[in-house]
Amino acid sequence: MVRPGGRSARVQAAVHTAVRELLAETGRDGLTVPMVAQRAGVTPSTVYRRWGDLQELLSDVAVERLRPDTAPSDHGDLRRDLTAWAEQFLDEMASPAGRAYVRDALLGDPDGGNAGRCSAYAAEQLDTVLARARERGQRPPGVEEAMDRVVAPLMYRILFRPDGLDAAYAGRLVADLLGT
Amino acid sequence: MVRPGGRSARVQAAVHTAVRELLAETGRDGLTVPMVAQRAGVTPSTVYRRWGDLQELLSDVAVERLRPDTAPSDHGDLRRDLTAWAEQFLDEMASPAGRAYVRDALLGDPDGGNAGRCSAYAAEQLDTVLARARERGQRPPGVEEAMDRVVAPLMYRILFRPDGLDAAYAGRLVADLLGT
DNA sequence: CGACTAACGCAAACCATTAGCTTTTATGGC
DNA sequence: GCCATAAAAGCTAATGGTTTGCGTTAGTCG
Repeated sequence: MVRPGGRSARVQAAVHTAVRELLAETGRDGLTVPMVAQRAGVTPSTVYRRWGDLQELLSDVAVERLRPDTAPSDHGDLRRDLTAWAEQFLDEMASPAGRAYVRDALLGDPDGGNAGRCSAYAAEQLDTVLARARERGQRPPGVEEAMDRVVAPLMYRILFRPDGLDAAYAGRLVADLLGT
Repeated sequence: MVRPGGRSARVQAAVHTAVRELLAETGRDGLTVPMVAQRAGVTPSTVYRRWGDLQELLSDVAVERLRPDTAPSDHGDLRRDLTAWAEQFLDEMASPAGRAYVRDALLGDPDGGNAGRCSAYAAEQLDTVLARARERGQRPPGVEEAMDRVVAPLMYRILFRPDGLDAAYAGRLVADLLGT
């Protein structure tokens, strides 16, 4: 039986905000579970029992942080919509903080559930943009194709080759996807 | 000053083989630095001082493991070369063991050096295949394009969406890259 | 051959982690 | 509205991974 309400929810919220505050204040080096627990007004054993590990806790917080809080902006045109979204995506993910969040999300994720969630967020955003284009009577590419040709290259470079990433590159990916 | 020869090299080799043996025997769960140190005939403090962390040590070993030990096979045709290479890449990386290595390589990698090395391995392999095609008088795509359209989608799915990955998908990526 | 110093061994101290048990408090039935 | 139940948190002690300081070994260079 699961207990989503009451004390459990309060503890979860307190721990999450404690992690975010400590990440912002002192950074990630030297961050420990007892530290988080004290800030959250909770005993360390509680954190260990619910999350099992500092990495899993960080992964949870990271996924929450990587969830887009707003629908992609509408510029009235598929290419502009996609370009704007890709540039914003790159901005958020390629910053040092963003890369740390992405890595954390991948890291403490035994079953791959959090990683899948991150991917689903991006797919959802893309789907919104593409559906918009279809409503305008256009024939945009499918979500899978957009994931392969825009999101995947961006994420690959963010993780493996963080040099030479800029808005122009994101724009080229979109242009290549849509055809010249 | 760095001291690549003599005792240091012996210690490095002993620790690396100890890690590989223990990974093969008991798996990764419950693997600890003292365990590795004992197997390697070394004190734990030595490992901590040189690698700083179990994750960084695992990252080092993983990168060494992910380095291709042979040039891509030559089938006399660009499309067949690329397809075969992509399928082999997927085979190695998408297996549970392969995914674990990739994650380890990304994980304990503060400066991104190990991740960059992994990417360079793939680029090198691709470059060999593409150069071969040029020597045959063909006009193959550039390495960057091949990375974006084959390696990146494969790796993205390996990390974020491990379902529905098979040789056919790798073949489609190559076909899309080369044009129908 | 001898001085220098990076790297290792050793051992003690520290602290994150785990485990067993008790207490609190959502939750559902009467 | 009240009680029974059990999930989740608090508490404490014990384990063992991690850090640290210091003495020793052994590459490296003059």
